[in-house]
Amino acid sequence: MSDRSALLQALDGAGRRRTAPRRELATLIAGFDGAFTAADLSSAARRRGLDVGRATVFRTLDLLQSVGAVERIDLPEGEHAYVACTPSDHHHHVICTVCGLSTDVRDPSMVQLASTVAASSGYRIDMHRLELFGVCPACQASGRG
Amino acid sequence: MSDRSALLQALDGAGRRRTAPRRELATLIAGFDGAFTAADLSSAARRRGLDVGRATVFRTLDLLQSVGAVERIDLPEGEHAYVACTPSDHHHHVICTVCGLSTDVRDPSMVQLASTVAASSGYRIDMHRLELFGVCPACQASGRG
DNA sequence: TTTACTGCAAACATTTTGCAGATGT
DNA sequence: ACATCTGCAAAATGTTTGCAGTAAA
Repeated sequence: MSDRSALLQALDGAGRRRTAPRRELATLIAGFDGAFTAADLSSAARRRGLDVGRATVFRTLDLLQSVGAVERIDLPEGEHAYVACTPSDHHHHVICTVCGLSTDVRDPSMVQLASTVAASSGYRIDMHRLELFGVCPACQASGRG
Repeated sequence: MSDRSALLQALDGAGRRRTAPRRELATLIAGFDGAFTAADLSSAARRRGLDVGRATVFRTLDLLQSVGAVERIDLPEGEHAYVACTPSDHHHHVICTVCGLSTDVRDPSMVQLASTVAASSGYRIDMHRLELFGVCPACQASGRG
């Protein structure tokens, strides 16, 4: 459960408008406990009777991603998904493959790993993507995992 | 430049046939120095005058992935790509965003990071994906990066 | 009142599938 | 011979775009 107002403030910060569709989508995104796809978001809107076009869903996700309010991740099967997260602060996600719950991970050893790789490979490392997948405590406890 | 025969042997190992299209695709894949998309492979085949249908390209990539001879990665812009790699041995890739060159990385600290995350989050970690992106030495030297 | 934003529908890109025929073993 | 594999074309997905109208600032 992320923070709806953080999403809206991210819009303000980028000088973009707080439109009705964006407010509605922010509410829905804040309601997800973790990873969701564009289709998830779109159908959540439809289920609530909101009139938000598919294109707007994609445009809004792009926008939120560009301001760092959501991050795009790639699920193990190759699906694109998103997670709401706090901008700027570098971290990664552990995602439950049963329920989609996403938890932030901050681990300084990743930074070190990247520089080790840079040194040994000669590459200049510009970015990395680390995603961990597994089963969250609740799903383990309920025998779903 | 990976090993064409390794790809074919991976097929043998899985009891799958060495068909003409698969041999041709193996040659092409071995010719790539790094990451390539399904479309790259398909057009490389067409350019060589080979008659390999798109569906066969996807089916072959799926197959090679299922036997561990290629790995699917997700480029920063969300495109799906593949890299040939040696099966079973756990490693990651550093990918040049200029030329696509991919280099293997083996770093034991990643294993440790995963167990640290498991311990602190309570998740059971089943898999992780780590991809590093940057500019390879050659592209840096040539001023392309 | 100006410009960003919207929904729609069509376009586009990517991947999958059904099928009849070809091919490896 | 037999099952696997192939190309094709169509379909299913996923995402983007052009446009005329709408709404935020």
